[in-house]
Formats: sequence, structure tokens, C-alpha cells
Amino acid sequence: MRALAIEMPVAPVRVPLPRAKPVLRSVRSPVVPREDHARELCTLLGLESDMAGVLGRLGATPMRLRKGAVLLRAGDPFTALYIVRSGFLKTVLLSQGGRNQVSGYHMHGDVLGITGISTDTHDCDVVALEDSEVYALPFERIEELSLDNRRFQQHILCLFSREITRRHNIMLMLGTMRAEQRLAAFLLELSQRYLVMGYSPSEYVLRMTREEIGSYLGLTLETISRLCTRFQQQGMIQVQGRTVKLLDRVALKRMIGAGGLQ
Amino acid sequence: MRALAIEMPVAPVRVPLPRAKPVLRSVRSPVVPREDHARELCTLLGLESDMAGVLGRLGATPMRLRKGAVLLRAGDPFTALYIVRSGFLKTVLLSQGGRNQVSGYHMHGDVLGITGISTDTHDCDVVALEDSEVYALPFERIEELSLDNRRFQQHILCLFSREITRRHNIMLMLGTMRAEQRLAAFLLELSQRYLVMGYSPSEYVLRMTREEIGSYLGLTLETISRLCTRFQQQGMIQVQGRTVKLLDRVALKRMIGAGGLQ
DNA sequence: CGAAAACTTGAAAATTCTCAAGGCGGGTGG
DNA sequence: CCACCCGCCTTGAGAATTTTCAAGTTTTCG
Repeated sequence: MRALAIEMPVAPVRVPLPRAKPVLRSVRSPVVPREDHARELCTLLGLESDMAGVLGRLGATPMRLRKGAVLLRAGDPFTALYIVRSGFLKTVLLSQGGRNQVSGYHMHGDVLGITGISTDTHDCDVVALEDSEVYALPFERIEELSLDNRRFQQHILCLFSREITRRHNIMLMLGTMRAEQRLAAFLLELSQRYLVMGYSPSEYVLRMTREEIGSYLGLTLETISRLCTRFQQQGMIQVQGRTVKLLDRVALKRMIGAGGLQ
Repeated sequence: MRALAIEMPVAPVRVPLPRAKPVLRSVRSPVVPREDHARELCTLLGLESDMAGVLGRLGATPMRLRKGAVLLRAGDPFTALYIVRSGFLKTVLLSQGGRNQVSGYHMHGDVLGITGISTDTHDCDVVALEDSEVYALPFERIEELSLDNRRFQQHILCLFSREITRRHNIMLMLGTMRAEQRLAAFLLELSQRYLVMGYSPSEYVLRMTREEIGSYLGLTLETISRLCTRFQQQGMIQVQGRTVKLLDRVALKRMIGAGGLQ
């Protein structure tokens, strides 16, 4: 483990989830009974609560990351998978030629580090874009549990499959959409994620710079900036620094649907 | 199974693998003892041969696909994974907006259909670009075997992980390379695959149209065509219809390394 | 052999990048 | 507390890349 600014273990942050969907200015964790990590893991992984007993044997270690902290660095030995409890992280792919690209943004419930399995080494950096909490799930234990428990095994495979599907969507975006469509898709994707997490889907704060958005979308920061301005002029969104309001969701969706390459 | 032009079962095609690396005009299968599918699966999956006994319980079904035949169509129920024995196939991603993109080309040893797991439904088309043979591996049996056999389980997970890594490389290509770099990377990738399979890495026949190459690379067919011409003028390759000779591999690699977005 | 599909090439248009300059904002040290 | 600095963002103009449209050629296959 080469991550530096990591403190552990974590006492869950006790911030009650407001009833009305709040503007997400900072991602916080739901209230969880202290020490009962297993039950929370059930939720995070999307398993039924009767699996909590089984998950207890995983030996999940909660970790806290300060903003800017590195959870994984390319080249780190692979020992565990990670699942995000709270906060916001990015994954950065690196290639031989100094090429690099943000390949994903991660929040509550996302799984990190899967690609390390085949090479026993992680192939990308994972960095916290704000104070975050993750659980480290020792991979050996995951394998053991999978051998024991069919439902758990199915769930793990399902999870892997979903990760591939997510990449497929990114590939479709990079390969077939033009700039404005990519940004619209990106904004709506974030919106959807926040909605599922119980936050306002129509107003949120970006956790990444224009440059990072551009990297993820295969565009330059200037293009992102210009598009934000244009979308605002067209009345589809309102941008104020990193705060975004989606004013015309329908128009954004229409923009994605129409045209594109070819 | 909605695939139509499928005949089964298969008597392995008996074409001896020439000693000198032949120009790959048509992908053929290596000689395999009749009926001993399990042993061949070991090779295809990259498992040691002592796993053949275990693999026998998979109940792998060989299938033969004529050129143009559809192995999977988006929406098909998920029941099995497939592994390519011979031939050449493409995967086509489809999205709501009529958007579609070739997301991969597959040959000897590649696994298909992984993304179906999470939704119980396949989300992309798989089409044979030439006469091909695949094994269908009933997913239930894969799960059962995984519960029984740790090494097999590890291998399956490893395989999934590798598939994600493959997507990562495509994302890097689409997100950070310009047209000429993408094509160079594509040609070298094919070359590498053929080398591993024991065919000439410096001369091969493309199995797909310019349009399909373009779709995979996020470019138009005209761009592909122009780039082929230009690469030829620059003496890096020689193209004659679908036959490609790589004349200056170093130049191609240099082209990928240099520059790009940003 | 003929039709259809695939490919090449040109020219103009559109998109996106690059380079450059300036503004905003938040945090730090004086 | 204020000024300053640094990172981040915006905007413009010109350049480069890639697409689009159009026409003609070659190849494939029944």
C-alpha cells in the first residue's frame, strides 16, 4: 500500500440524510450503526441484507482519504478491491507513451481496482477528489467467500460484468458522439447518479476541474469551458464555477439523441 | 438462441499448421484430437493441461458460424459465454439513439458475451466476419465449476479483469489519439495478435471493411481510406485492398508514441 | 456478366485544438 | 486584514484535423 494520506479506521461521519433532496455540495455518508460494516457492505454491493453474516467474514477495512490522497498508483501490487462508501474519486489510466486519461469518476457504491486481478498489479491511479471513505476488501477473502457461497459468487461476477458495460458506454460516447453530446451525456450521467444517491439531480457541484472533465470526454479544457458557456446561453443549464443547474433536461437528452458521427 | 446460420456439432477442420509463418489469408484451427474439446479449451483459456479433466464437465458445445452469421443479438437471453476457436468475429454495441459502434474484433482464444451476466441479456451483436468456430460454455456450469475449483474460479475472474483492461486500452485510444495514431495502433495490435497465433505479423488480410475499422476507431471510412493511402506513400505499409504489409514497424510505433491530444 | 458493395479521391465545411491573453477566486503570508 | 500568488477558468483568433458530400473506380459475388 503506497497511498500516503490515508488514516484508518473510520468512525462513520454522522450526518443525517435530509428529507428534501439537498443540493450536493459535499458527498456525505448515510447514518450507519457503528461497527456494523457488514450490513453497510450489503447495501453498497447491492446484496440482500441476509448476506450480512457472510460479508462479515470479508474483513473489510474502512479507509479514509483526504482530498488529493492517492488510493492506488499504477504499479501497486494487487491485494484488494475497494468499494466507495462516501466521497468522490477519479481513476487515471496511464499508457507507455506518457498518455493519460481520466477513465472514470467514482462515488457511493462503486467498485475500484478490478483490473489489477489479471496482472497482480494495478494499472491505473485512483485519487480522491474530495475527502472520501472506501472499504478495502482483501481479494483472497473474496475468492474464499465465492467458493463458499454461490450467491456471493454470482454477485461478484455480475459486478464485474457491470463494470465492462460501463466501459462500453464510455467507448460509445468517445467513439460516436461529438463534443456537445459528450458533455450533455456527462452532465446527465452525474445527475442520474446523484438522483439514485438521494441528492438533487438538477443541481450539483462538480468535483473535478474542466481539464479533468475534458480528459474523461476526450476533449480539451477549453472546449469544455466553451460548451458550458454555450449550454448556458441556450438556457439548458446554469453554471457558476463548479455549481451546475440542469434547467432543461429534455433539451440535453434531445441533444444526445440527435446526429453524431456519420 | 436466435442465431440462425449455425450448424453443430463440429468436426475440427484438419488443416495442419504450417511451420513457416504463413500469410494469414484465412484463419484455420490447429490440429486437435477429435472429441477432445476439453484439452483444447485448456489451451484456449490459457489453463494448464491438468485442468482438462475439470473442463470436461463444462459441457462445452462447439458451434460453427458461416461468414455473416449472427452468434448473438442484443436482447438475446444470457445463457452462455463463448470462446473463439477459429475465425474472426466482431462485436457491435448498440445504444438507444440508433448509435452503434464496433467495440471489438475477436479471434482464437477470445471470450465473448461477458456483459450479458449483469442484465441476463446480451447487450451487443456478435457477427462472424468469416467462417468461424466457437465453443459455447453454459454459464451455469461455469458457476458450478467455479464453486468447486479454486484455480478455475481464479482464472475466470482473471479473464474478466483482462477484458476490462482491453476496454481501457480502447478508451485510451479513442480519448487521446488522433486518427493516424489510432490506425497505426490498430494495425500493430492486429499484427501482435497474429504473431501470437503463429501467423506472420508483417503481412495479413483484414477481415473487416474500412467502415468497420472506422467504427471501431471512432472515425469515418473515408478517413481510414485516406490514412491507408498516406501510410503507403510514406512507406510504412503496403495496402492492396484488404491485404496489408507492415513495412516499417518502427515508424508506426513512433507515430503512436508522439503527440496526440494536448 | 452485371449489380451491389466496397473503396478511393477531391473539395468544401464543420469541428475541435492550439496558442495567447486576461479574469476570477481562494488561500497564505506579511 | 490586505495584497498577492497560483491554480482554474473564460474567451478570442487562427490553425489543424476530421467530416461531409459527391463522383468515379474497383472488387466481389451470385
